Amino acid sequence: MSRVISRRAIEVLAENRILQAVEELGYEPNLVAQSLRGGRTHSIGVIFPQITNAFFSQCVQHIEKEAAERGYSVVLLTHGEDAKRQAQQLAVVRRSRLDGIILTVAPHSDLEGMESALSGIPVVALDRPLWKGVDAVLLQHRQAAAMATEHLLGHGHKEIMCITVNPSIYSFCERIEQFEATMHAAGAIPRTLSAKSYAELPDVIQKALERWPNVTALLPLSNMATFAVVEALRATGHYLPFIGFDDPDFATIVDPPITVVRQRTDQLARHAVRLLFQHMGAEAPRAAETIALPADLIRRKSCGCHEG
Amino acid sequence: MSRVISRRAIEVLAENRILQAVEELGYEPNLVAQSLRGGRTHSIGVIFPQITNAFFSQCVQHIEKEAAERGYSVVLLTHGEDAKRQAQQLAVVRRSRLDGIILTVAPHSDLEGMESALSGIPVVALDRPLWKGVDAVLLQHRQAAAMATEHLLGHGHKEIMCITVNPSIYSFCERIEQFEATMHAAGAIPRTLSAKSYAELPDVIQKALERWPNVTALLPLSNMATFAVVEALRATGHYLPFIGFDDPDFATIVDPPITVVRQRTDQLARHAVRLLFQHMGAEAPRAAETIALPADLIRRKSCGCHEG
DNA sequence: TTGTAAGCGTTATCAG
DNA sequence: CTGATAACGCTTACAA
Repeated sequence: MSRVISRRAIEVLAENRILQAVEELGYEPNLVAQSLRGGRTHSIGVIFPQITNAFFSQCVQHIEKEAAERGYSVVLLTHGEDAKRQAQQLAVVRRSRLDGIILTVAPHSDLEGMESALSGIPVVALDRPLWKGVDAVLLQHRQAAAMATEHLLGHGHKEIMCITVNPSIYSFCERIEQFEATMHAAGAIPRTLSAKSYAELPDVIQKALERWPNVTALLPLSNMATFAVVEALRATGHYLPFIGFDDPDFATIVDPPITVVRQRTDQLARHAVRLLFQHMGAEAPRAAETIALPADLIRRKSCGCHEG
Repeated sequence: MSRVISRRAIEVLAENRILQAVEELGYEPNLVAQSLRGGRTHSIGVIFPQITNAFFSQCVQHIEKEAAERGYSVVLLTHGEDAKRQAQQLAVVRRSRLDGIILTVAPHSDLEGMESALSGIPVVALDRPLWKGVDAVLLQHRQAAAMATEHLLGHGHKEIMCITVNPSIYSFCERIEQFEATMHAAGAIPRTLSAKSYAELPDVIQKALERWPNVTALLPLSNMATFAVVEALRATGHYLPFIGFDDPDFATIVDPPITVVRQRTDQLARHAVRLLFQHMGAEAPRAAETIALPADLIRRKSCGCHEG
């Protein structure tokens, strides 16, 4: 009878009878049994730091949509930037026999351990690369940081402070390094500020501004750091030009509206899903691919531009 | 050998040998086989309108955490407020034999069809109730709306406009009705505005303000409506007092900071998970429970208060 | 064309 | 206490 349900080309006489019975009895094929038998669960795992963070929630949204169109479900797992919890989530992936995963890796991960733990499971890294041999979909972090830095330099700033949390996270690290490189190349003074958590970032920013009074512009390196900058500037009442990151929703409703470096989360997600299914569908292991998407600058007013 | 892995009380001589082999061979129990055999998948489904929407992404975050602590995975499904897509997602739940679901139902759902389709599957409704016999965790929508309306009335407003999208969504409907009831009871004039989508809401708000020039305060009924109000007020340059909904992150960084009616998403999620596991663990079907959490008013300045 | 049986990886049961 | 066996629901391969 599985014959009848699956095969559509040939129309047997019995087909109608069975299909009718299926309808009447409310029969639902047991995907668990299909998975055990067929070796594919038709589920993918999405392992992200957290989904409260508009960047990741947007990615998840797009991934879920793309996966659903292909008949796949999404198992959502978060690690909170904690390598230990990430290891647990990877164990869940293995035990659940998920067909593949999209992973934003936690800092301080045991990459060697992961490589052996994940051997045989198709993986696509998102936002942060893993190791040679794993597909990755990333922002061009350095291009993004350079573009923002140069734009601020173009406004005449000589001492700029970039702001982030947890510089051990790859994407932030890249952005910081490029910021500093671009500043040095221009003969300007880079200041780099990082806090342990976003909660304490506004305070840390205020203290840093007192310590480096010659700083004339700010460059937060994530959407949440951008939020903290706005908070801190509000608290001090002392305004400084800045460029935000990730085009968060609040960018257009604060005063002045925030010039931002935007990542296209829809494209990130689309490419990640595409690569993952390509990988899962492949017989022979194919060469790993890395896709680095360019960021674009959305000019508003917070950088000093007069709206364009 | 499953004996050895599960049983811990008795220590057999062989145990060590097998446990060692487990370690060496990197054996991972096959959850798919366990599920087929045991009849429990140790996965729950979360069916939400969308996770780009801070309210839902926060709920998902908390649910995932609570579920993980109980050894359960979360399958994330979204319907985009579309009953048809919701029906497809429910089919996924049934086929995947998920142990239970937390559901924010789409408007215009075929409740009778759902009731039969979901018979036997533990369900907890979140934010919007389903039908008699299904657990629900809700905000006290009417209390929330009354509180906000009364606060604005207390500031002396006589004509207030509430703003939302899609009034066929239960939670919005409740809030609208209570808003109008509270206004009428106070002898004030309620204006109710709703747009088809959030995208067109700012425009619709501007036109409504021209049409009803005597409106002196606004009451958006969701976090996204609150966002639209801020956008619209920015665009017109004409400021009106208002109270926001859901305490979105931007509430504190816009000028003036927004007085809001807050829902505790962590509590909503915690209760939903608790009820769901209670339901899944129960032998005999127990009576359905509805938990209605109170909202609280966070006084900032957008309502006309001088910060407290 | 249709029926039957094996096997996916577990666990529970029943003999030994 | 241990070892073999059936069953969970499905698909596929093979036999009738």
